[in-house]
Amino acid sequence: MAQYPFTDIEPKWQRYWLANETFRTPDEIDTSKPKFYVLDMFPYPSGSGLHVGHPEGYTATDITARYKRMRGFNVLHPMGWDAFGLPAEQYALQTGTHPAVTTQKNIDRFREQLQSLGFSYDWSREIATTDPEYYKWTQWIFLKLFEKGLAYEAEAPVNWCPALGTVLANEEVINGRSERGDHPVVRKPMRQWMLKITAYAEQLLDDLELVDWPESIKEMQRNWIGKSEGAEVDFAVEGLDETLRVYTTRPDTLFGATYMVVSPEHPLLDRLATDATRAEVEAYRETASHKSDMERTELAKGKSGVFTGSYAINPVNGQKIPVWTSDYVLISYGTGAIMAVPAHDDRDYEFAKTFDLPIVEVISGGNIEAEAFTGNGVLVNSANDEISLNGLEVAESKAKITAWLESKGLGQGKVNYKLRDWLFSRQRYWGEPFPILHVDGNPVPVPENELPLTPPVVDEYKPSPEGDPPFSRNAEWVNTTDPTTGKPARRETNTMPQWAGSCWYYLRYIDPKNDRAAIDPEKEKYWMPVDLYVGGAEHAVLHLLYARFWHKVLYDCGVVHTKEPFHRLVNQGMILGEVEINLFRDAEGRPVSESEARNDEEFTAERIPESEAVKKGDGFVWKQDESIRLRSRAHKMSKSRGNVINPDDVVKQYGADSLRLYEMFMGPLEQVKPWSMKGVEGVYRFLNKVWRLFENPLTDTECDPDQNRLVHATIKKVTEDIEGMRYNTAIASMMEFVNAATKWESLPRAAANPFVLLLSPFAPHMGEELWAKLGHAETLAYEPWPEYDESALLRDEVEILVQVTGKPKARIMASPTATQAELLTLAKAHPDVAAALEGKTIRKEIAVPGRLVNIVAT
RNA sequence: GCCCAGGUGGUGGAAUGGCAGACACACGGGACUUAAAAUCCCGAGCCGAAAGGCGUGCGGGUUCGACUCCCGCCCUGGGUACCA
Repeated sequence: MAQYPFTDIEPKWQRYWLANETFRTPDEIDTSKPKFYVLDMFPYPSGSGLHVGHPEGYTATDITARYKRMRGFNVLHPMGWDAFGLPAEQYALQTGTHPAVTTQKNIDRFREQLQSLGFSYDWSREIATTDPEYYKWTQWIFLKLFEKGLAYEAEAPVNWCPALGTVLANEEVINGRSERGDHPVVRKPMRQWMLKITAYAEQLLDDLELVDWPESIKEMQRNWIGKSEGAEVDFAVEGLDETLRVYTTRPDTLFGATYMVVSPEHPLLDRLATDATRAEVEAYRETASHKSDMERTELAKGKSGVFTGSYAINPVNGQKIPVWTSDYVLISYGTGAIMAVPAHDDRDYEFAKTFDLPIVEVISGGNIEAEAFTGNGVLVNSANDEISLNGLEVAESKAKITAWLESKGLGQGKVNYKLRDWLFSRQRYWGEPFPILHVDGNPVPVPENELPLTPPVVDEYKPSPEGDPPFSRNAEWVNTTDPTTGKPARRETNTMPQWAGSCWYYLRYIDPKNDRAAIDPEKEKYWMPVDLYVGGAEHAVLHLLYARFWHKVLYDCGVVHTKEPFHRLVNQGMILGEVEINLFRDAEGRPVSESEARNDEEFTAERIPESEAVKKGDGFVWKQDESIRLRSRAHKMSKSRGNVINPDDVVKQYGADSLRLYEMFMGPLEQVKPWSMKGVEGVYRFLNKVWRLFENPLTDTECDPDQNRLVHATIKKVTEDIEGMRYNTAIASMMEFVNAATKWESLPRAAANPFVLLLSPFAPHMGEELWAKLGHAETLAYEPWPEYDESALLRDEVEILVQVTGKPKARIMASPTATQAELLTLAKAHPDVAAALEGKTIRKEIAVPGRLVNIVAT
């Protein structure tokens, strides 16, 4: 392949940009100019290095950053490292290497890789969450949360593995057993730090109105917060002087409650159990403790449960109803107890069917013999001596019964959220230490002037023999004195979760070296909010919700001046591995069709070359036996599958500009797309073609009208596509330009100059090199972006399609401004159209200027 | 299970109410070459010899006109609170 010399020009311009600090955003700037803060979700610097998924979003933001600079904006475009986390800690467990050492090595590798891709980051602002100068302020923010009563200690269930003596992440637990060693795991309550994110539930919900985010992400956040309006109702328990409080969103169905369910963790369960049922209840609770919330609420798995032996009294009709315990009721939502209305709730219905409990219809309109009816309807069977809901609809009934319950002191209207407080501590080594001392059993903040509080030196990175977190291995660090009272104190040995550092990093980039404050208020005022934030859709809920929460706390503390941190958000889609074609074989090695092999582990998938597959119908079949259907699919890149693409290899073979261009040309940024090395070759050919185009003689003559139209059409398309982040079609239009310009005898500078500027955000190395070749001495990074001239785009005549009753019959040439009447006259004059209309009656005439004519005739 | 997204040629995709398949990959043919690579030109949704017919996951609907809007389904992917 004829090559343009990317191996020379790419490192050359990377050195130039670094040496000249081309992309440094100075502290003192001309604030009369508009600003643009364009941010990437910073990576976790893993040991395996950069993945081709990283440069997808990074290239998109880099194009936008470069474009905005050329548009005269002050641009802030930083990069850093979300560097606390499990892998470095696990490596430390195995090898004894301090996680800081591993982390630094990985960061250096990541930085080098990113720099080899030509991103225009301001590297003078680089930050790492593991840097004491950074986490000093993470700890400072935690103290603010603590001061405001938003951080508290509580017992919360965790995945405890007795055999490993440690707490496991959900992903380390498979079917109730540990991933490492296959030991049993139980849900066990443990003392934890919690953050009261629920105090901000309403604001987190309302302020979604203020941001320009994809509607689907906002929807996911709304659902996650899960606001519901209902009522709390107290049920008396027979033989106990306690009441059982339930939360329900359907107080209107109260007359249809035929039993109750408490979650296995409910505090009253022990007292609800009778001597006759106690053993069974305890066994059930034990079983439930091995399941995750997700396993418990899966509808498909069927319902389990045990009768407690106790009865409750339905407050509206005095009816005695049994109290059960079942794991489909979660302790973490509502009150951990429900009234069950099987006629009008799918889960209760399934449970009632399973255990043969009565089903009483209270809303007409469905067929409760067959299924629960959850829709709107008219109330029936819902009256007592004092109140009747009969004849009312659902909404009215809710209001009426809630008012009645309140007047009787039996319950009250209640707003509830699915959102739970944030479990904020981890029993790990490699995280921010909590700046907290325990004095006389109470948590006390470490004074601000003692920050940063650094992790202790430990002999090993695993929990202590007693099962306490790793920090407790250093007794000297743990046992200290409270500087204010002089009393003996124990340091907190939990660490913060990885989320902590990523909750405010976007602020620190604005003022990364400040040692007196987390951020200077003047700088914050100029740069915030982030104008464009790009990252993976997998962060749609958690990271974005947590960061918004911290931002709102900082807003209330007067640290920031905007209610929301990220104005516009875009989620890039995942990049999958190359498409693979699989042939399935059964246990005896006989090939079988894909449909037979589905969901069965006895079958093995074998990767076969594309040439052995033939398209047939909807899918592919095996060339050697066309009755065997194959599976053609792209999979998530993973080490175990062996389909990971290393960006270094791509850069080596095709250059950074090709990688950048391909990542953008693959398809829309937001979409999931499979990788294809052939596709990389395609854009590489395009860059070679550009290179050859500039080997043509350059002329100072003006463009002819056709050339001029193409130049301006390309400027228009590329500009609008960058604004709309449609980078794939911007590249396609540049390809069209080059395809046409290659056929020109010579290249006018009036076309060459703007084209290089258009290309430069996408392929910056080639852009700079060609710009220099065109005789410019300075970098093009701050050249004004080309403007297009609408008048150059005008044509005298355009082709108009003429349809008769929707069928294309002819094409006519007409002025783009021709009126509807003119178009119809022209169309009818066309012989093919006239022939098609022969003997028919015209029913309707449609003419769209510049586009088409449709004459409906029968 | 629940929430969200996506299904268009052999492949990635384009067109967001107006000629489905821009641009690119792969493929076939040709030119150049001793040959290959690279490059250039031509072809191509499917069925059909052609006329023509059929085609945007499936089934309905709205409209002069639907990949695009509405209703119902199927399949695939992401998230599901200690992976980040």
